[in-house]
Amino acid sequence: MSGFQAPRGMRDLFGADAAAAAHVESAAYAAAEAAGYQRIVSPIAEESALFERGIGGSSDVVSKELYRLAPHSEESTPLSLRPEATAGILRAYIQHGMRSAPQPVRLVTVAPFFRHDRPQKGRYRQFTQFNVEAIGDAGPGIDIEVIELGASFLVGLGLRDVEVHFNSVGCATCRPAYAAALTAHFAPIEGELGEVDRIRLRENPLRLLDSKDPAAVRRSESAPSLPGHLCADCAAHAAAVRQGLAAIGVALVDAPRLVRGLDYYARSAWEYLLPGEQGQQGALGGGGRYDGLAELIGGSATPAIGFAIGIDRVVHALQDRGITIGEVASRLVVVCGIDEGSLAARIGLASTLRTAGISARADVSTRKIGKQLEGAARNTAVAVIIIEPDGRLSLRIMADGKQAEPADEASVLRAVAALLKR
RNA sequence: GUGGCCAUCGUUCAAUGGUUAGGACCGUGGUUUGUGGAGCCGCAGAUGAGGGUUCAAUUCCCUCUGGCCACCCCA
Repeated sequence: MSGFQAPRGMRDLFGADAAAAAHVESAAYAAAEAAGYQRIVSPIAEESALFERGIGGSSDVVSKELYRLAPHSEESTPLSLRPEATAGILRAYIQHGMRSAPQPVRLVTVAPFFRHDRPQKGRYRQFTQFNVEAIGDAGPGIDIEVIELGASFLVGLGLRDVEVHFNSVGCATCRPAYAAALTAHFAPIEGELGEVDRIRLRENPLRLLDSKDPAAVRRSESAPSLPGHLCADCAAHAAAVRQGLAAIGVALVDAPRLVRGLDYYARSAWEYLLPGEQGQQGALGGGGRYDGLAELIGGSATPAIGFAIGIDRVVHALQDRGITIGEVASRLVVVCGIDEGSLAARIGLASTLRTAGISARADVSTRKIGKQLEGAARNTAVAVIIIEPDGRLSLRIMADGKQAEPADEASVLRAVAALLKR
């Protein structure tokens, strides 16, 4: 016994879990590609500085949770495992001059990300995200498209009660005034706040709105409202997004305290939530408009919007609700044989079947035919082909146990094809 | 990162400060040598790791590792 186990917060997926994850991932790609989004596969690691500038060096994600790779030499540029997708994708957009492509550039990726966080169900150190980014359009039409895309993906999987919580966080024009008003509102009770909230008061007052500290919660109730402080442009944008989504049947839940911590976010911010779940379990994903990010990482000003949905959480939600996914009726044919001497022939015939588009595997054991049939049955095979000692083939249909008289390969192949067509 | 609960074959449950830690499922072999998921009979398989207390530790204590929950953060 080696005693090795998977690293903390990182999982082996196999059997039904792997099938479910694969199914959700395919559904994600299918949904986005059907909407004209192109796949992007970007590196699993980027320069650490990209995340430090793009996400914010003081954020938890960067300051505490980043997997920093040990440099190979002193001259090496420090790299980190990506904790999220947006910075890398936007870096690719800038690096490859995608601004000369038709705008917006619509991109999708389903890929693993890494954060050194304390694991919990639905929160892993290696997790898989469905990311959609639309870069180069200031909306509001693209906002409507992206928000709807994520919602209909979740509904399409069977999560019909998913809620879209929506807010506008303003822009560089109107948010500073609101932040100042918030600071003024909370300042009188600074002494009652916890340490975390006091730091927020100074550095990021918007975050006070979703604090769970009782003192902050109480004070939030009388706080000036974010929607009331939007500038005319932001208010018009938010109204257009709301109206557009309403027009196509996507219900929004107004979430005036839904905020984003970082300055480059602007206007639309939303989350996909499952009601009735505690804590982060119900938070399937979130999105936002990050108009200020491209400039931060060295590009020209570029409006952009996107969302991230946690594949792991979607799978958990589906499993918790008993929604079966990724289960496909078996189409497998197993090739067995009476003699040991037929081993190579079994494998060859299985290959021939696969070439003909039929899922097939050989029984490569030297077990007796009874055991081979048992194995095929437990594998939920639809049919078994038995290689007789004389080289002829018997086709046995597992559902009813009917077995045809031995015949030659060509006619058995026809029979199998006909069987599977039904 | 903080706090709490937890850790026995692959899985799910037992038991115990002292001989071989038990069952079920799964796996595997047989069932007198060619027909399937059953039955019967076998076989294999565990006290997460490292320390400590003790004559003796799987059991008590500590640390580590891992899981779950809350906080935090977020997907």
